[in-house]
Amino acid sequence: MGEKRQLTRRGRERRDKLLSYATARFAENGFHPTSVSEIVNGVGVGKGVFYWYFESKDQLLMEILRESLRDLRQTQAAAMAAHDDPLQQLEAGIRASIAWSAANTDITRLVLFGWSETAFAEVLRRGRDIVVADTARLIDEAIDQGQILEGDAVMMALAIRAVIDQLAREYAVGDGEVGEAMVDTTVRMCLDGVRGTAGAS
Amino acid sequence: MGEKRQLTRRGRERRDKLLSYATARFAENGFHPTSVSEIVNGVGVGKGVFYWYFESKDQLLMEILRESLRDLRQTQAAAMAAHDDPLQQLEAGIRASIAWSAANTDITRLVLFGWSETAFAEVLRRGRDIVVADTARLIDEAIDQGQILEGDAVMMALAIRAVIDQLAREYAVGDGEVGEAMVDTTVRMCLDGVRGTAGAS
DNA sequence: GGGTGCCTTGACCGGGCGGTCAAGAGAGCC
DNA sequence: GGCTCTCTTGACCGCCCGGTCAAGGCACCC
Repeated sequence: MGEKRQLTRRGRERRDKLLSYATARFAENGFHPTSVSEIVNGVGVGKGVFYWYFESKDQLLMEILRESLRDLRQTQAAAMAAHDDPLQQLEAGIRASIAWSAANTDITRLVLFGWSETAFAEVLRRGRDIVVADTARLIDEAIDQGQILEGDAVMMALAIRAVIDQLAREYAVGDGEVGEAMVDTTVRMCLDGVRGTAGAS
Repeated sequence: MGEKRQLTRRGRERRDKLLSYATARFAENGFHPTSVSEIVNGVGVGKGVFYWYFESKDQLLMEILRESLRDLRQTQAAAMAAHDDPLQQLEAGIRASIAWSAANTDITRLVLFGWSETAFAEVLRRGRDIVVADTARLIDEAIDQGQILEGDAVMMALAIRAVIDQLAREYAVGDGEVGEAMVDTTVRMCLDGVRGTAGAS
């Protein structure tokens, strides 16, 4: 567990190969239905190799999820950093998140699965809270500057993430195409939803 | 398959018992990790009983999902029917959906899982499209009456569903409490997001 | 009584699962 | 060559899985 192993270059490559092959299989077939034997056969190695690099099948999935969320966060943060105005940062972050999902459909499917089993849901919750906190910080700034009506920033950030996740699901599960227009509408809804309106009711 | 069997009253009760026990176990332990033996032992019957009422474990889950979505739709439709104004109907539908999710947390978890495997995702997609269509019809009405800016009603309905699902996940997976305020904020974001604003950007 | 479904049992099946491990290969360093 | 440490192999383990089925009980009809 705690002990770290020193991997050689060859070792790191093997590990990566197992990881990416497993991700693809899990996404296509489901986590439980995909056996460890199937993975090692697919990569063309003996079974022991798997257990040399990973503690267990469960741990492998957790690793995939953890690394993915880290990657998503970096992508989002980088996009946000490219602007000054909070609302522009917000929009850039949203668009970057959507693009990331579009480019990582199989991970999106794994995430969907992950939320349904407690052990994995914990990992996801931790990771998502960080991403949401990044967004919430921005919303708070926007509130300070009067660009947004008062409100619970974390909750708003959560709602935005929800909409993004929905679009991601459309990419990952959908048969239909996801067009530019759909992305634009989604982004608009997020921003409008956060800004609030003066309308009645 | 196609052939229907005539169940006696006792038969229907047994079936319901299996169904609800399985739902609880699936939600708590996950679908794949829960074995058929575990289910029949829990209910206190022989294994054959399971296969008398259900074709397979997979079919059982599909049945659970199908019935749940049907139930959700009815709940939402009933709530909507209680008002006249489209926007009020919309809000009532949203609130009813949220309440339904809060009352059916274990099904919410099963739905989460279902989206991650193709066979189940198909069932969910079909069911969800119906629920979304109900909402979209309302949004179209609201657009006609000028209460909402022009836009793709289906997409807006989808976004609303996304936000509701997110809150549902909060109920189902969350450790934290989901307060009144959280529900209100969610509803407001949905309505504001749909109505649009005149703001810049 | 006999007959006709509906229902129930639980031993049984073939198979595949996640995971282990003794044995050894290869690379790099002395 | 010898030593060390990373890495690889694949047969093997015990287990339990989803699903089958011959047999028999039970309820209600004639």
